[in-house]
Amino acid sequence: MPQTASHKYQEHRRQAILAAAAVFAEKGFHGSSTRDIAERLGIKQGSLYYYFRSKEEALGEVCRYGIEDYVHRMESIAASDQPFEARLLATVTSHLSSYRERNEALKVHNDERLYLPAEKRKTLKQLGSRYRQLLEGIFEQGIADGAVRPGTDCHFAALAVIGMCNAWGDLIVRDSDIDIFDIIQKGTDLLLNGYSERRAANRINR
Amino acid sequence: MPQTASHKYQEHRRQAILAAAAVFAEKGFHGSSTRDIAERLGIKQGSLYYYFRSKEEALGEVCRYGIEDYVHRMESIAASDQPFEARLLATVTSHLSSYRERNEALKVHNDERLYLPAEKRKTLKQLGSRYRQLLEGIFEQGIADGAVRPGTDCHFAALAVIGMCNAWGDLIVRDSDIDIFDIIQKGTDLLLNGYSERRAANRINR
Amino acid sequence: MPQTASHKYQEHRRQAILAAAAVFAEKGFHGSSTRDIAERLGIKQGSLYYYFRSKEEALGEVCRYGIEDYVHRMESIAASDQPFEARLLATVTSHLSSYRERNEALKVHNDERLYLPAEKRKTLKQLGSRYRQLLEGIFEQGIADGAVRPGTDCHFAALAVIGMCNAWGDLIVRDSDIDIFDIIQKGTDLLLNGYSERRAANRINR
Amino acid sequence: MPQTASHKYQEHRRQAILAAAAVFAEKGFHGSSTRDIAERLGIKQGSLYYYFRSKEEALGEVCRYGIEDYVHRMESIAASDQPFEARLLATVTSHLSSYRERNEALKVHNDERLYLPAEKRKTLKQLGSRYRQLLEGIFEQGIADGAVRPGTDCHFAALAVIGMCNAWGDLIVRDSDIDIFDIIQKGTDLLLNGYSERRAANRINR
DNA sequence: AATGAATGAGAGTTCATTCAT
DNA sequence: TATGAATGAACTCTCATTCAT
Repeated sequence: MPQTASHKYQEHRRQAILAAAAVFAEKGFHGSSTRDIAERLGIKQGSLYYYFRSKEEALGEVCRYGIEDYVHRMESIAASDQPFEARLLATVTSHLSSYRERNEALKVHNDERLYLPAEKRKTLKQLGSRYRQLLEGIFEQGIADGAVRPGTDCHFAALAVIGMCNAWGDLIVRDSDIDIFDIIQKGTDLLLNGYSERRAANRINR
Repeated sequence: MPQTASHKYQEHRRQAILAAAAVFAEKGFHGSSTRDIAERLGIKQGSLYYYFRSKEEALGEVCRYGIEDYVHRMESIAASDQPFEARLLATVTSHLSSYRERNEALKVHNDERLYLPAEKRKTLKQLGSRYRQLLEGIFEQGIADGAVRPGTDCHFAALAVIGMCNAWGDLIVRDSDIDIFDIIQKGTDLLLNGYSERRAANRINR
Repeated sequence: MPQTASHKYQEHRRQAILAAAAVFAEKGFHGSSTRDIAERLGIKQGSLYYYFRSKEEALGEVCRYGIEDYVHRMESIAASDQPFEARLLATVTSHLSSYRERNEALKVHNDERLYLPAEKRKTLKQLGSRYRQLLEGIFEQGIADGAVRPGTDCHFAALAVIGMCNAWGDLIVRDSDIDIFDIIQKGTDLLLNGYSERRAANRINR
Repeated sequence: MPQTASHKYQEHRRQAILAAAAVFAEKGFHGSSTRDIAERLGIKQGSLYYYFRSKEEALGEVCRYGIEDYVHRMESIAASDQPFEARLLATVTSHLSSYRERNEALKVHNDERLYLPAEKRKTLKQLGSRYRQLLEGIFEQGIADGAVRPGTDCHFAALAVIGMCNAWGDLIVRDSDIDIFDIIQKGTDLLLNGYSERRAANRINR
C-alpha cells in the first residue's frame, strides 16, 4: 500500500470501495467473498489487498463513504433558517437522494456496520447520533416556532423520520424504477399531517 | 431425523428454532455458525443435525416461526368492524407485540430471508403480501368511511406503516427496556395526525 | 450381543448380512452408511449394532458368506474323477452360479475385501489361494491325462479362468436378464478351444 | 482456478491427477481423502482445490486420463490391415501396456467410475463402447477372413478379451515385478487356441 | 430386541490472507 | 501494479458408534 497516495491510486481505490459496496449490499458482508469484489472490479482476488488491508477495512470504508455526505447535508439543513415544513422536506429529500445516489453504501452502513470492530463502529455511531440530534433540534425549534404540535417527543420523532426514510430507501434500492419525488412528497405529507381525515377536513375548512 | 414426531422431540426442536433465531438475529445468517447455535442450545455441533437437515432449513424454520402468528392476527383485525383509528392502533400494537414476543425471529425474517432458497422465499413472500393487502384494505375502507383523507395512496400508506413498525421494532430488539406502549401510542398518533401544529390547532378549534 | 445364539437371532443376523451385502455391492464399503443397511433391513441405525460389533465386522461377514460355499464346491469338483473338460465346465458353472445366487456378497468379496483388517484379509486370502490351487491341480492333472496342451502354465491358466469368470460375473450382476448358461457354454468353449479357426478346422477334419 | 492455463499450471495439474490416480487406486474413491491426495503431492489439503473444483472432478480427470490413449490405440489397430492373430496380439499388448504405463488411472477408471455423475459417466461409457465395438469388428472380419471359427459370438468374444485383459491388469497393478510380455504371450495363446490338447494336437498334425 | 438421542471425529469445501515474482 | 500459487483456519455436514431406556 503506497504512502504517497497518487491521484490515480485514489481513483482506483474509490472504484474498489464502490465495488465492495455493491457486493456487500447484494449479499451481505459475510455472504460476500473477496473474490466476488475483485471480480466486479475486474482484478484478481489477491490484488484487492493493494487497496484494502483486509476485508473488514473495506467494509469500514464503504460505511464511511455511505454516510459522509449524509451528515454534512444535515448540518446545512439544520443551519438554514427555513420554516419547519421546508426543513423536514429537505431532510426527507436529502435522505432519499442519498439512497438513490449511493444507495448501496448506505444500505451497507445500515445493515452491516455491526460487523465492524467496536472502535470503528463508535466513530460511525457518533455520526449517526449527530444526525439524529440535528433532526431533534429541528423538531424542537419547530415547537418553539409553533409549527410543531407542542408535547411532541422530539427524540421519538427523529427516530421515526429516520426509520421511515430507511424503510422507503429499501424500496428504492430494491426497485430502481420507483419515482423518488413521489415518495418524498407523500412521505413528508404523512409526517406532517398523518392520515386522519378529521384533521385534513379541518385544514380545508380553515 | 425421526418420522414420528414425538412430543418431546417437537419441544426440543422448538428450543432449537429459538436458539437459531437468537443467534441469527445477533450475527446474521452468514455470520453465525452452526456451532454458535448448538452452544446456545447446550448441545454439540453435530447434534444440531438431529433437528435440522441443514443450516438453511434452520433459517427457514426461524422465518416461518417469526411471522406465522403475525399474519393471522392481521386477518382478525381486518375482519373486525371497528373504526379506522382503532384498527390502525390494533395493527401497530399487534406488530410491535410480535416484536416483543418473538422479536428475534421476526428480525431474522425481515433481514435474512433473502438467503433462503427461492421456493421457500416465495411462500414467505405470499404471507407478507397478504399482510400488506389486508392493511391496504383497512386504509381503503377508512377512505370510504370518511376516516381517512381522500386521495391517500393506500399502497404507500401500508408500506409506510409496515416500515415504521419495523424501524421501531429494531429499537425494541436492541433495547429491551423500551416501553412498548409508549411507542405504540406515539407511533399511532404520528400516523393519524402527523407532527404539524397547524393541523392540531385546527382540531382543537373544531 | 447375546452369548446364546438362538435360532431366531441367527436367522435375523443372516438377513442383516444379506442386507449389508446388497448395500455394499451397490455403493461400495465406504460409500455405504450403516443407516443405508439398517433401512434396507427395516430397522433403525443403532439397532444394527445388535448384530454387528462394527461396520467392518459386517463387511467381514459378508465376504465370508460370499465365498464359503464357493470353495467347498471347488473341493468336490477337484475331488471328482471326471475328465478335464467336464471339470472345467463344472468350475465355470459353479463360479457363475455363485454369482447368480449370492452375487452381491461375492462381488463385495472381490471388490471390497481390501478394506478388511490384515488378519481377516489373510483368512480370506487363504480360501482364495486354496481355490486357485485346486484349479491349478485340475490343470496339472489335465496335462498328465493328455487333455491339456503340454507346456501350459497352470498357475497362469488358473488365474485366467478366475479372472474371466469374475469378468462375466460382473456382467451378470449388472444385467440380471443375461442367460447364464449361454455364458457358461461360450466361456468354457473359449477356454478349451480359443477362437482361432485353424484349430477348429483341424478339429472338424479329424 | 485460472482461465489462462499456463504451461506450468498444466504440468502441476497433471501431477495432481497422477497423485489422485495413485491414491484412488490404492484405497478406492470413497476410501481416499483429499488430504491423502494432497499429502502425496506434497501440498496442503486446501491447495488441492487450486487444481480441482471438487474431489469428484479429480476422479473424472483420473478416469479420462486413464482411457484417453487407450481408445486411440485401438482405433489404429482396427484400421490396420494385419491378419486377425496379429491384431489380437496388438490389442492385448496395447491393453496391458496401458496398465503398465498408467495402470493406476486405468484401474480407477474400471473400478470407481460409477461414482461419477451420470453425465460424465456417459462420456466415458461412449469411449468404452467404442473400444468394444472396434474389437467386435476385428472378430467379425476375422470370421470373414476365415481366421476365426465361424459361429463365434463376437460380442461375447470382445467382452471376454476385455475382461481377461482387465483381470491380468489387476495382477500387474498389484505386483510390478510381473513380466508383462510373458502374460501377453500366454494370454493371446489362450484366446487363440484354448487349453484343450486335442486342438493343439490337431494343429501339430497339420 | 430395539430405539431415540447424542456424540466426536473427520470429511469436503471455502476463503481471507500472504508473498515471491 | 497486479498476479499466481499456496496456506491454514473455519465452516457445514456426515457418520460410526454408544447407551439409557
